[in-house]
Amino acid sequence: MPAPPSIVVGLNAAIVAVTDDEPRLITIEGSSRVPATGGREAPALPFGPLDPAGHRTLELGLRTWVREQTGLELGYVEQLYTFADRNRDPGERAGGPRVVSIAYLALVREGRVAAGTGARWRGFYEFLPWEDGRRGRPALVESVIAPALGRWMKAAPDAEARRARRERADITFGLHGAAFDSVRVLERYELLYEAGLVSEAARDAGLSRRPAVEVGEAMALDHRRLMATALGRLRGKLKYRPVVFELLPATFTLLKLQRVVEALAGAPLHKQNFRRLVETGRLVEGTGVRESRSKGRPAELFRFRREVLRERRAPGLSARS
Amino acid sequence: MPAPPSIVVGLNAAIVAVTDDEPRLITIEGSSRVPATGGREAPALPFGPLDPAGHRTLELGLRTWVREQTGLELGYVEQLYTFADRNRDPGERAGGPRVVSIAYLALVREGRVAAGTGARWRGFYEFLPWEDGRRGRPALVESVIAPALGRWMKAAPDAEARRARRERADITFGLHGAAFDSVRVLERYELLYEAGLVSEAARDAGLSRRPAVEVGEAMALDHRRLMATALGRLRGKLKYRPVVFELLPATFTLLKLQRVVEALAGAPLHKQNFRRLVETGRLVEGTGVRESRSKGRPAELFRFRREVLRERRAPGLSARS
DNA sequence: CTATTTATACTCTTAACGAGTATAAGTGGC
DNA sequence: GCCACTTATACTCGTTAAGAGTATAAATAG
Repeated sequence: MPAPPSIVVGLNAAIVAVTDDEPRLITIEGSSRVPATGGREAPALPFGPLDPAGHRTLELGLRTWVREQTGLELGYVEQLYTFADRNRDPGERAGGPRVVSIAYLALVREGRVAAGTGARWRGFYEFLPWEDGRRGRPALVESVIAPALGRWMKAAPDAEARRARRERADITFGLHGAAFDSVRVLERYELLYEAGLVSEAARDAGLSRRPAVEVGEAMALDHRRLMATALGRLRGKLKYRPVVFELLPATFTLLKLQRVVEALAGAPLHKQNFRRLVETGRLVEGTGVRESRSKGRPAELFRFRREVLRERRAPGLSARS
Repeated sequence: MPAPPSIVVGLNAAIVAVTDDEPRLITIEGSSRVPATGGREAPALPFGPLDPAGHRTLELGLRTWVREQTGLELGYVEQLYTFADRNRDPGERAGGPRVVSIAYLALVREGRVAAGTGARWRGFYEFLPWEDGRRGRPALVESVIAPALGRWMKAAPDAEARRARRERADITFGLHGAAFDSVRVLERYELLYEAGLVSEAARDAGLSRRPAVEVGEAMALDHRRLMATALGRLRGKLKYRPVVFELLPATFTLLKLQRVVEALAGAPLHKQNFRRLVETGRLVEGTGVRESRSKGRPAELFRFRREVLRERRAPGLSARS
């Protein structure tokens, strides 16, 4: 019998699509490989270990695992982050090998997921509801998060720590007049974690009771944290790289394009300015064809101008309102 | 005797400082752990394996290794990328374990390096001479790179491939009227690698002869590639995060700040506009003290305003000329 | 005292951005 | 066929940021 490996490299994928103007990602549920959070199994991201003998590169290993677990063939893939905090994985505490996790972001046009695998598409904002500001600041922030953060601030040991907590809360959530920065998704999740507002915090601390106040649905391991990393990176990238088109069909109307950007950015955009941005950036070209089955005036169908990838310095969609 | 591990995780550090207006990084030379490129040992970045039992996190492992190899205590550290291409490490080909490499960028104020370790400070542009455009486009580009890329273009199999190569060369190096994008450091290195203009290309292909035309000094393994990644990331980050201050002493003149930014950006900046940018961004505050030993009119010493980290959305120094 | 060097204050022009108004071209209800 | 409604598209306006240049102030070296 060979000795157990001392290190395992895990490949994790946040696979993102936008359907019906909602950002979604693939989760694996009901798999028994992940311990339950509270009663039932928490959703996890697709993942699998690097096979040192079989996988030639990390990305190829990831693609293989995703194909196996979801039946999907990935297109755009980008590495997010690698972490290996000790005891992050419960199996490690039980004497298992050290786990090094490498997280990836993948963008796909939503398709059917192979049946019977436990894989399903879930909405991003079911897990991170405070990130959807398309119809103004979510009510959840006013009604639940802000008051709870207020209690967290008051629980600080001294006046200086209290001031620091208040400032941090204001900046990350754009409270009390501070600007809300849509890219700071990870910072917001981590603040909620520290303040005990997500149930992963209690779970990781070894508590059996879930917190009295919690926001969003929990995920296995630190997969919700990883998801926050993915959304933040995606929002940032949107501004200077034409990545949205990975999520759209070959032709689309400008409104559709706008809706997809809004879905990811979690913020409404000014229609006319968005148009101007897209056109002056020469990101798309008209096809001459008009969309038929629409309510109002029919819109022209556009396609992505792949050439911009080689033309401009930083083509993206950075509009903010 | 325990079984040899099947996976080893390597931690690599690009440790950057700016001294005398030159960007530098630490290399390890004369160590026998790395096979020679051609005759003598090629410089390598400091690195060491993750100890699954001893290192609690990746970053702590990295800090430990750097302390041991260079005597330096790192401050600012940022993860760059993880890769694990098979046979990237020569030891792997000889039947050794699979190597997963994690690269980090660290910023320090240059200090003395512990003696006897083989560690020394080297200039970035000794390895990437085409990246220093502070005194206009480097002569090397006109005299060596452009002609060699011309030959590489002509060697393409067909007209379409030739067009693609020309376009790629023009974009990455800003030739024939294309804009030069200082951030695309990695793309430029990779193009030179493909075109056979860096000696690592011949080495990795198993050739014993070095190429007829080569630019910059070679490094061990893919450490020059990693260095290019570090410089590109740093140049990008400079624009939207106040990272320069990690490289400067507590107080400095505005000209000194500008020189450091220019050294990293590899481009000259417009003095008055740079000043305006720094001041309207409220990145620094005057100390009231004036520098003494200078040639012309004495300049005021400034210090970094740490508060901006919590105030502005994206404080950086994005000026371009 | 003068040439030289560096610091600092303004001005000017253009482009980009956020916001709004106006108008065109369809659908569905009656 | 007209009206209410929805969506598309064109154009204007004011503000801010960015690139570039001119002018002046304050020191040192000879």
